[in-house]
This record gives sequence, structure tokens and C-alpha cells, in this order.
Amino acid sequence: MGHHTCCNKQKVKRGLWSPEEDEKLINYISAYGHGCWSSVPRLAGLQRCGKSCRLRWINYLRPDLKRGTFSPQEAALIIELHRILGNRWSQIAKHLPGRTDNEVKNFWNSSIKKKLISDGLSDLATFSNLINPNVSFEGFWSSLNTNPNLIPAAQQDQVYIADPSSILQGFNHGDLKADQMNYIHVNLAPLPPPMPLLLDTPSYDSPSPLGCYQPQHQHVLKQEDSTLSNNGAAPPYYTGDHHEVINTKITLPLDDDPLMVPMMPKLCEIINGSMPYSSSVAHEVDPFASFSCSQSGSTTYPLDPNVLTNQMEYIDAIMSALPPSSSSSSSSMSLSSSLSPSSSSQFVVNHNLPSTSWDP
DNA sequence: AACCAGTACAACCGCGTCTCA
DNA sequence: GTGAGACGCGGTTGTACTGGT
Repeated sequence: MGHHTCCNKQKVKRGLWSPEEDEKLINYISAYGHGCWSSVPRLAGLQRCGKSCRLRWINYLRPDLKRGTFSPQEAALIIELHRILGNRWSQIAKHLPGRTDNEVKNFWNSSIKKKLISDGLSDLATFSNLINPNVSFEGFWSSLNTNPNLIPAAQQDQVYIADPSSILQGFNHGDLKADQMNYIHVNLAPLPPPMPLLLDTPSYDSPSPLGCYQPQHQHVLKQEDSTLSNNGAAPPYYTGDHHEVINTKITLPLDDDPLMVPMMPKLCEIINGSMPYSSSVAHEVDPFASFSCSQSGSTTYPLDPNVLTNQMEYIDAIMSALPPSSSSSSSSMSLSSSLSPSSSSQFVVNHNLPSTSWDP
């Protein structure tokens, strides 16, 4: 248990930051930028190590932070992203504008994790309850049985796949990180045929190295702060108070990240039928629709494979489908506003989503 | 009022990765 | 190619706060 190398050189203060220290740091970075963090404390007149300054700035003082409690939509998004990405908090936080990895991690450990454990249910079940607390796990699960695109109910006990990697190879999707294998029994249970690549879809960009196709202008994004860039990949940054999303196309960070799980069929896709079975009509997918359709709603399952060909698009779809958050500066857009002019929804779902409140 | 347990979250730490001389 | 320093990430700890007794 030692200190940072930069802290060994001089006596540094530790512990909570005082308002005066905050002010010094804000003033310095506002005027000069942080540059080399190791030199920031000296130049800013702080008795702190550079690492501590960096952390304080990133997690607390940065002006684009949202702060405040997490909205139900953000909570649901975190749960779903965690299901996909595991404990990669920085990756998760990139999809929650104004939130830091530390904040997301703390929220997970203090609230969500506890709730999942106390409920004694899988994250899947709890997620469905979060989205629509009026739908029981049994009801949610029964909706799986009534989806004509799924395997017969009698086979749904066979959710465990001894060697999921062989299944993934069938999708030509590469490797999985070990901790993500835990989810495969959920994600791949009702396994469809391999997803065909759509090589000549005009609305899609050139293929990524993984063979995925990236939709252009599915969302309109603005990267507001170049310092937040992710090696050129542009996570969805939004324009602060205006809840407005402007500019550019989706890019995928999959290229440089061998740990990123490529296109697995997701439970939501399976449930709402967005798996590759037929149809050439493109449609938008509401990943949450399946969580709210099990009881009284009339549901037509979409059958089109043209969407969600990888997990990042899947995440984007989740974010698009989330209703505007009352407390958030909007990581989420309304579904309608996220629809591209050329693609209209081809499926009918009675959402009947009650307003939910996050009550850990 | 005092104590205690639980909670939230700020901050620290170690380690892996990156950059550059 | 290599080593040192910087950076970034995830796990963990420490502390302030809150509510119950």
C-alpha cells in the first residue's frame, strides 16, 4: 500500500477536498487546461498529487457533470449495459452523458446490486420489473412462451449451453470475455440461425473490421468536447440543457477493443423478434417493448434482421427507446425523435408503460 | 441528546496500458 | 527494444450523512 509515485516526491494532502482547493483547481484548469496532470498541483498551488487532482476534476468538478440522483431510465440503462459489458464502468458511463464511471460504479454497488440480491432474482428478471413493475417475472417469462419466434416453451428449460463459444463461432463474432460468458445462457437460449450480413443495404456505411455495418445518421449526435473523445469514436454526447442532439454518425469502439463482445443476439432482440428470420422491411426496434407487452397488450413481433447487428447499436437502441428522463439532461431521446425519416416502426406494441420511480 | 447501523459517495490504491525519450 | 513516467480503470476504503432506537 504505497502512494502514487508522484506523491512520493513531496508531502501531499490527502482526504476530502476543501472548497478552496476546488476553487484553485477550477481556476487553473479553466485558464490553462490540465495539460500534464503531474504538474497541475504545483502550477495550481495545491498540495495534492496530480492523480488526486485528475480524479477530483473528472469525478466532481468538471462542468459537464450532471450530478443528482439517477433517473429510472438511467438505472434501467445501467442494468442493461452492465448485463452486456460487465464491470466496465467507463464503457457504461460513456452512454450516460454527465455521469462518471465512479458515479455509475457507486450507484451500482450501493443501489442496484443490493436490489438485485435482495430480490433474489436474476438481473434479467429484475430488469423487467424495473421497466414495468406491473409485469411479474412470471408474466414476463410467459411472454417468451407466446412469442412465435421463440422456441417452444417445453424447450425453455434448456437454457444452458455447455459450450457457448461454439455458438458464437457460428455467428462469426469472435471471443467473449470470461465474465460475460455468465450471461450466455440467457442470451443465447432460443438460438436463431446465424445472422446474415446485409452487404448492399444502401443506408449503411462500409463494414467495420468485425463485419458489422454501421447505420448512418440513425442518431444525430454532437460531440461537444473534444477532450472527451474516445479515440475518435463518438459516444452520444448531448447538448446540455437543450436536450438536443445534433450532428454526425455513430461510430463503434469495437475496433480497438478485443474485449468488447461483438454481436450476440440479445434477449430483447429475441423477445421482440428482431432476430433474423425474414422480412426485408427495415424497422426501428423498441428494446423495451417486450417488457411491457406480456399481459393485455396486442403485440406484433417484428421479424427483421436489418437492425441491431452489434451491441453498440443495441445500446443505442435502448437509449433511443428510453423516454425522456425528468431528472436527466437527456441521455435518452424519445423513440419517435430517434426514428430516421426512412424507417418507420413496423411493429405494434401497446406499451402501457406506467411511470416508474427508482426506489432502491 | 447520544449512540448505532446503514447508506451514499468521495477519494485512494494498485495495476495495466500507453507514450516517449 | 526498453525503461520511466503518465494516464486510465476498476476495486476498495474512508467518511459524512441520515434515520432509528
